[in-house]
Parts: sequence; structure tokens; C-alpha cells
Amino acid sequence: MHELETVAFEGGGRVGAAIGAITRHIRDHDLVPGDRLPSEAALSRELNVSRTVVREAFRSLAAMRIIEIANGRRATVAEIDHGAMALMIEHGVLTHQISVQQVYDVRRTIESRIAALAALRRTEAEAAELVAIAVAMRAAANAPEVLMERDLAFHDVLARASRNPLFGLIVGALKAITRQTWSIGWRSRATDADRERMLLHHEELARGVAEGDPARAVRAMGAHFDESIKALVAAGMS
Amino acid sequence: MHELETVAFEGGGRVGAAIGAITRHIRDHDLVPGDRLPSEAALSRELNVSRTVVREAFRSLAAMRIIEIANGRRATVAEIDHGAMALMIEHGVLTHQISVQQVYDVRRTIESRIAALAALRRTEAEAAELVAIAVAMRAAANAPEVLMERDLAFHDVLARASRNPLFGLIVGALKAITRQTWSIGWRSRATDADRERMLLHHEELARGVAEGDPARAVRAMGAHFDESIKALVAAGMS
DNA sequence: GCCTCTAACCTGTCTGACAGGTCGAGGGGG
DNA sequence: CCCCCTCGACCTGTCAGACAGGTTAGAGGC
Repeated sequence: MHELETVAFEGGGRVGAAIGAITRHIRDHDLVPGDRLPSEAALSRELNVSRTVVREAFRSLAAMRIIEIANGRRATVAEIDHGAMALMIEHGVLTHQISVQQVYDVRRTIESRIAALAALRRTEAEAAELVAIAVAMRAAANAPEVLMERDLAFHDVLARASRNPLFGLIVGALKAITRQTWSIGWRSRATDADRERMLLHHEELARGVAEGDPARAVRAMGAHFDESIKALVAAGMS
Repeated sequence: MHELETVAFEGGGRVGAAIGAITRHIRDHDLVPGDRLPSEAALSRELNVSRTVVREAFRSLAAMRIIEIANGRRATVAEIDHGAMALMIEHGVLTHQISVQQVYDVRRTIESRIAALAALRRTEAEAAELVAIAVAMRAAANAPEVLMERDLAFHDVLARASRNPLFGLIVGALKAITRQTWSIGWRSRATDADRERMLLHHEELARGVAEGDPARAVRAMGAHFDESIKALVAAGMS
């Protein structure tokens, strides 16, 4: 990897400058997740600002999960995490800037690629896990809450098997929306045949990934999302 | 749209609780971008916490671009914006949690879908804009800095033409990485033929979108990214 | 009715203080 | 000699009060 430069985000105030200084510190010292940052007092001395300013800068970075803060402990560099991104996207949906259907279109796009990559890169353990979850989903066919959690777990494993954490990050961020709309889609799957098809798609997907057949996996994922989106639209989800 | 519930993110402290209260306020009052929030003093009275706590909560939300804060003005609900997401992803790359290649794989996936959607949904004005930018790119073939900006503008227009702001959001977030690696890819396009192909791909893409031919647009986008990624790998980009 | 200007309001930053959590250096016990 | 426990230094979380500087709504003049 070559040199990268942090984007200038320092919007005017001293807090922005402090944020810049801290991210620069991370970059210049080539810190990795878990590494500790200077204390608030040390930074406030170094930057010639009050502790208030440093604290607000820390809070900002913690909100983006760039660093982690906790009482008594020094702030540390954080691992990427979808929590903040989920909040941002959720806010977009809540304020009518993004529709649920648009979220599903993005998810469909991403998950299709994930399916292909997973078919090519999954470990044996992941293949077995996917098949097991698909079986477990059928067993929970009459318990929507449980079924949803297994559905989400299925897609988590899939994302992990794609060997690209950015896919996992995005899917994880969209999961919050999924969780809130899942039951609507399920209820609108009126007939047993509809529900059976959903289970079959997951089984087919698991098999495609297990057998290392990307085309098959992508086809199953596409079919799954086509039905999901159709179900949401049928339920009147804008 | 049906009822959605904000994810519980209130990690322990009062600041987390304040964040929850503010997001709940936005949701309960169905606020949209531009609407004003209560003042810090009002919130601190209402929540029985000090202004410090409210301020840190505001900073956190501002970092995620959920609200906007400025001196003298009341905080307002913000429009979705890729700035925060860009910072998060950049941090992931800087701390070696995500590779540049992985970023490009995600971009390729997203942009291919964008190309298809843009071909179906673009306005006439956008079609003309894309063709114009493609022409302008050729004119800047010997000025890498200018060429890059036009390249980025091209993809921005494309994202807008997809009529799905979430695609624009993600592409915008990845743009920071793109900006920092673009010149590496360009330099590694050793021959004039390589560089010519890149221009041709953009022209072909613009034409595919203009003529409403999704398959053609997707094909051109795929070819473009295949070359871009090849160029980055050739340059030793991890 | 429109414009101007001011006073009230609001945010940005600083200071000092204290409660409570964390962690490592030493000392005591096995 | 090693392990465990304790304690003190260090650090973060929250509060209160203060003041500078920006913003805005409304009073008052034209």
C-alpha cells in the first residue's frame, strides 16, 4: 500500500482541527485497532486547546467508530463496525430521504456479488454452517422471530465467506432496516407456497455456495430478493 | 412507509441516552432535513443533564451527519451525506483492515448496477451531460489532475441518474479512496493504448446510458473496472 | 408596508472541580 | 521464586459557571 492522505474535514472550529490532528496521529504512527491514543490531557496540552475540545473531538471519532472510548481507559483505535453506518442509513430512511425499496435494491446488488464470491472463497466450515442454518430455518418456519434471526445469521455468514470486510460492513449497516421490515414482508407472504419458496431459495443458495457454483448461488440470491421485494411492495411499503 | 424503531445504541453513559433521546425526538416529530432541534439548554433541562452531555451528544450526531451544528444557529436535521462514511472507510483502509483492491471490488459491484439503472432512468439532460463529460475527458487526456476530476464527475452524474441516493452515498464514500489511488492507476497505464482504452470505455458507457441500453452500459463499466483494477495490481497496490 | 438595528438567544471554548473506573508497581503470602 | 492482592497514580465522565462571538426575530423608524 502506498501513502494515503486523510480528507480534510476540519470544518472551521478547533474541534475539527483536533479531529484532524488525531486522525493524522493515527496515520503517522501507523496505528492499528487496539493501539492506544494519547490521553485527553496530553492532547489538550499538545494542541493548545481545552480538554473540552479534545473530548468533543474524541466523541466525534467514537461516533464514527474510528476510535473507542471508555471510562478510565485510554481511547483506542477501533475496528471497523457497521453500527455508525447503520445509524446514518436508518436516519436517511426515517427522514424520507431513502425509501425501503431503495435499500433493498442496494442489498440485492451487494448480496448477489457476495453470493458469487462466497461460492468461490468459502471455507468448508462456512459451507457446512450455511447448509445447517438453511435446515434450521425450515425448522423455525412457524416462528417468525426465530426465522428472521436465522435469516440474518445466514447472510452474515455469507458476507464473511466473501472475504471482503467492506461487503460485510455494508450488509451489516443495512441489517437494521432489514430487521425492521422483515416481519412486514413475511406477513405479506400470504400462502404456504410463498413461504416455502423462501426456504427453498435459501437451501438452493447454500447448496450453490457449498458446491462452489457462483452462477447458481447468484441465481438463487436474485430469486430470493425478487420475492422479498415483491412481498414488501405487496404490503404497501413505499 | 410503516413504523420504524431506532436502534438502541445508548452504550451506557448519559451521552448515549441523550443521543437516543434526540434521535427519538427526530423520529417522533417526523422531522425532515432542515428542521430545527431544541437548543442545548432546553435539552439539558429536559433530560436533566448538563449542557456538556448534550453537546457531546450533538457532536456525535453531527459526526455521523445526522444533524448539522453551527455557531449561533440551532442544530438542524441534516441531509444524508457521504462525508462521514468516507472517513470510516478511509480509516479502515489506513489501518489495514480493508485493502484498496477490496474497495475497488465493491465499487465495481455498485457501479455496474448504477450503470444499468442509469441506462433505464436517466433524464435527457443527464444523458447529454455524460456524453459531454466523456468528450471533455478526452480533451484532458494529458492533464491527469483534470482528467481525474472529470472521471469522478462522470461517476457522480451516473450515480445521480440511477435515482437511488443510497448508491450515490456509497459511491461518494468510496470516492475518497479513489481520489487517493487514481494517479497510481493512471501512471501504471503505461502505453497510450491503455489510456485510450480507458477513454473509450467511458465513451461507450455514456453512449450505452444515453441510448437506454443497460447491458451495453454494464459491459462498458465492467471493462473499465477490470482495467482499473489490473492497473492498480500492476502498480503493486495491495 | 418595508427596512434597519438592536437585544435576546444560542453556540464555542475555557477553567476548575470531583466522582468513579482502570491499571500497573510493589508488597505480602505461599 | 512465583503468584496474588492492594493501593495509589492516572484517566475519563459529568457538572457548574463564565464569557466571547455569531444569529435571529421583532421593535421601531421611515
